[in-house]
Amino acid sequence: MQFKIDHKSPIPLHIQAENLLRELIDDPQYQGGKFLPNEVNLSKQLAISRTTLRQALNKLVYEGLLTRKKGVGTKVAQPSVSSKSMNWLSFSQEMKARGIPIKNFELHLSWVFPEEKVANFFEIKTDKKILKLERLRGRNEGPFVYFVSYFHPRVGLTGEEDFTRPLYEILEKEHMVIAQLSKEEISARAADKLISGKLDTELGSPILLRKRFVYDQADRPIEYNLGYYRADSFVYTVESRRE
Amino acid sequence: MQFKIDHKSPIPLHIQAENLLRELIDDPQYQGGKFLPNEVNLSKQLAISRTTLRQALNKLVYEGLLTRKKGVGTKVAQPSVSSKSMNWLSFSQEMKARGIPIKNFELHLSWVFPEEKVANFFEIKTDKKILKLERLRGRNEGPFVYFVSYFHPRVGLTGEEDFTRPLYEILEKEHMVIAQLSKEEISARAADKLISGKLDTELGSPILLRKRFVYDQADRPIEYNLGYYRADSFVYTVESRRE
DNA sequence: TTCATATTATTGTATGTACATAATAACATG
DNA sequence: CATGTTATTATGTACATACAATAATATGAA
Repeated sequence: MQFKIDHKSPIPLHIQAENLLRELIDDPQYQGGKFLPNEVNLSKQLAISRTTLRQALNKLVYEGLLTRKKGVGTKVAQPSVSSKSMNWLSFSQEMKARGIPIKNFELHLSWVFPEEKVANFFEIKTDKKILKLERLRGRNEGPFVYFVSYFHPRVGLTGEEDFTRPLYEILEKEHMVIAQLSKEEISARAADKLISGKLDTELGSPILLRKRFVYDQADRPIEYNLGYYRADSFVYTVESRRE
Repeated sequence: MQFKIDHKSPIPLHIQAENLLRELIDDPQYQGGKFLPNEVNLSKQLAISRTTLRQALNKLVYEGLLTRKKGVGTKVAQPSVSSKSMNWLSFSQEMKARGIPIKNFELHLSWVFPEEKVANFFEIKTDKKILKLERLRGRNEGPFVYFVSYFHPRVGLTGEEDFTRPLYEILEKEHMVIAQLSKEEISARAADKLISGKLDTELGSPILLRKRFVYDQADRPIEYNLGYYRADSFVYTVESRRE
């Protein structure tokens, strides 16, 4: 394989080295426990310093793609776990996929100053108002989830959109924003006064809290979402397969 | 805070720096978007080179614990979801990956007739005993998770294995069983008498329940696991990316 | 042939230096 | 007071050098 680094490129040398190493990792020649070229040789071939090369190598080791042993060498790591899930869907898409007809009980839009935690996630200051969306949703029998969402100003929501439509469809069709990455934290907590009032459940009863951080294609934060679910009405499922 | 690095220690300087930074990350003084000491100052205080310090900083940035911006500074990242799906790991591997030292408070093995639900999952009858493993685990401060596991007879566990080792390692090394698929249901519920006794929490307080169905490489069921987590001690994180 | 020792190969640790880039603060001007 | 310019601050990139640690291999002695 011909190793190539463009010393005139504006792309940093350690990033180019990283990309090249990723190609080596995918090359069948280096599968099955075969050693990669050693650091000294590779840095000479690429005409970059060993330190710069090691910076790239370190990153790939942290990611679990490479393993190294002093006195031995560097190899492609054994394939690791990955997770596929339906978590990607917006709530309405999710319920539709489950065949559950959903009713909206409340919808409330407001412009608020973000709390510090929200501002930090969006990487904005707390002195400018952002759009907050509150929705109470459930089945005909009654509500079972209370949502609070905040949106990054960059998204461009005006507050006058039709929020009965799936949210990510609105973002995509009307604001050219494509949600692509979602990170979630699921935890249990006791219902406080607000939540027990919204969900028609006793103060202190268990609630499933689902915090969701949504990013666009450039990994920029676009939405911060809190979902409070009645514990008796919702089970979160995840499937993970070793590859 | 008093920064300290032992130049005489056999522990590498960059590892000590990393550990110290982890302490800074946990220090309330640096929460909420506050800046960490800058690189030049910190390296001087620790009497290590800036390159060595940056090696430690880089690792924590890759792990998602720190964020940096040129011309601005370094901050603790938002208490974040893990960048890798941990769902696949056994509990001990998971906690190790998070750097949380775990203590076993109780371990109880027994042979029991499976309940119908368990028998259905394993596709066996209810008239033959299977191995049940109960473990109460947590930090030094106290237990925070109570596990109940059942194993398919095909796995071949005798009950005399060393269950302080990671479970899937035992299966793989001693029983040639490779766990490959995991399906989970996460929900919230109120602590009943048994659970509140085990986890030292009030009757009725919120518990995060994690039901896990584990299959081998041939998609055959091998383990059914229930994890009851104190709500205040555990957050389940998932990352999903649109493909 | 086996074992001990030396050598080689490769990664790991650490430093200091120099310059580039981005963001913020300070200052000047209209 | 608003705007533009300059200086300062902090991280990012890159390098050469030196030595340490570990593991594998080669060599020589018994």
